Amino acid sequence: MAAARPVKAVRQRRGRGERADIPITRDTIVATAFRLIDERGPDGFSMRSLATELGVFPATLYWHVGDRAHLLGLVEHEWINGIELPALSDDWRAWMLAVARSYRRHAHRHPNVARLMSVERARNTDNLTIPDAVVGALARLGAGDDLVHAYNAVVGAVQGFVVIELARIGDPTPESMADTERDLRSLDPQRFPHITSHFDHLAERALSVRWSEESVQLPDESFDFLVGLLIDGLAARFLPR
Amino acid sequence: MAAARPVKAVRQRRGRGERADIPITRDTIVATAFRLIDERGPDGFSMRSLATELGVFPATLYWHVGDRAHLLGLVEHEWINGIELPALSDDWRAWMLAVARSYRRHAHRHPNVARLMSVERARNTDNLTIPDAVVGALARLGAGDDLVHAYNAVVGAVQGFVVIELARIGDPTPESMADTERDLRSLDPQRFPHITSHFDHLAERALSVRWSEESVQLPDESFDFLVGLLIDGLAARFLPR
DNA sequence: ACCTGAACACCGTTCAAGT
DNA sequence: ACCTGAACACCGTTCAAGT
Repeated sequence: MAAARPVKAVRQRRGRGERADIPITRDTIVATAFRLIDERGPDGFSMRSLATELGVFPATLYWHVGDRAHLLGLVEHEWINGIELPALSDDWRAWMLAVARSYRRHAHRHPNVARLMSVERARNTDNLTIPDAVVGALARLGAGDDLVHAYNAVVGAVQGFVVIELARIGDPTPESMADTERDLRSLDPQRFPHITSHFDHLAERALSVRWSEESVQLPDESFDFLVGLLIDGLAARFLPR
Repeated sequence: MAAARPVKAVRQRRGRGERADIPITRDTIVATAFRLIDERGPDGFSMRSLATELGVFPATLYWHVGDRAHLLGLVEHEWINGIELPALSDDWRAWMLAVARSYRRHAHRHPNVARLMSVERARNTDNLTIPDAVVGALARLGAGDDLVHAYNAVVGAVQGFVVIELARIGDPTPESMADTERDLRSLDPQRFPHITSHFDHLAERALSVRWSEESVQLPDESFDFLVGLLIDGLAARFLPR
C-alpha cells in the first residue's frame, strides 16, 4: 500500500458534484486516517475531522471506504503490514525473540494506532503472514496436538503484553499524575505489604505502579523476560533432552 | 460496595430542583452503569441512556460522579473488586494458576465490562490487592533483581491474553461471519502453507482463525498452557535444582 | 445539596440532488 | 462514478436557575 503522502488540501469551494482537484482515493483516506490517529490520538480523530483534513464532505468518505468501523479495519490492515518479519533462521529461539521484538517495536512506533487493535477489530483474514510463520515454527518444534495452545499462548501473551503496557493510565494531566504518585507513595503497608516494601524497585517500572506518561513503555527487560519464559517453556515441553 | 440493585425508575415529571423519590446515589449510578454496559455492551451505554434509565437528567450524573471517564473508572474499580482472590497456599504453582484462572473467569462473566480495562483506564491506586499478593509470591520465590520483570511478564501476559481473546472480531452479523469463514477456508496454501495445512486443528480455536461469536473464548487449555509456561519458566530461573 | 431545563459544540450516518 | 449540501438522531458537557 502506498506510503502516507501528506495531504493537506485546503477546503476550497466546489459546486455540487464537482470533482476535487486532488482526487480522493481509498488509499489517501486510509493513509490520512492513519496519520491523524497517530498524531492526534483516537480523540482527535473523527470521520468529520478526517473529511475536513481531506477537504471533502463527510459523506464522501462513506462512498469510498464505508463506515467508521470498516475504515478502522483498513487502518489496522495498514498497521499490521508495517511490521517487519525477521528472516527465517535456524535458531528458532533467536527468531521468536526477534519476531516478538519486531511486533512490539512497531507498536511503540505508533501507539495510538496500536491501541485500536484491542478495541475495534476488523476482519482478520488477511495479514496472516506472521501468524503463519509462527504456526510453522511451532509445528517444526514438534508441538503436535498442542499446536493450537502453544500458538494461542505465545501470540496471546506477546500481543497482550503490548496492549496492557500501552493502555492509558487515566487522563494525562499533570495534576492527576501527581495525585496518582502521591497515592502510590502513601500506600498502607498493612494492606499492601509487598508493594510497599519493594516500592523503589517497582516504582515507575511495574504495571499498576506507574504514574507518569513517560512510563507507558515498560522496561524492555520485562518484555524480554516474558519471551524468555515462553521460549524456555516451549523447549522444555517439545524438545528432547 | 453494595450489590447492583435493580433500578428501573420510570421517569416521572419533577419540577425544577425537586428531589427524586428514589434518591440517586453514587453507588446506584455506578451499579447501574455496570449493568448497562454488561447487558447492552459499550455501544448501548451512554451518559444519556444511563440518565434515562435512572430517571434523571444527564447533568445529575455529572454532579454525582463527574464525567464519563471518571465514571468508567468507578465501574472498573467495581469490576476489579469482584475478582476472588484464592486463599494463599503453600503450593505457589497451584496458587498462581488459581489466581490467573480466577481473573479470567471473572472477565468471561462480564466481557463487556472487562473490555473497558484495556481502553479507558482510571487511576490504579486502589485495587492493588491481587498485584500485592503476586509481588509477594514472586519475591518469596527469590526473584531478586528480576522482581519487576517477573511481575510485569506474568501480569502482562495473563491480563493481556484475556484482553486479546475478548477483542471483538469485527461486527457480529451472520453475513460478515460467513464471509470471514469463507475467506479463511479458502486461504492460499502458497502464501500460508502452515495455517492451511493445520487448518482443521486451528479452526475456531486459534487467534486469527476464528469467525463465529461463540469462539470469542479461546480453549481453556490454551490459557492453562500459557500459565504453565510461565510457572515452569519462573521455577527454572528462581528455584534451586 | 441536589436536580431541572436548556443550550453548545460536537458526533456518525443517510440521502436526494447535482455533475 | 463521485461529490455536495442538508438533514437526522444521537452524543458529552456546562450552566444558570430552581428548591
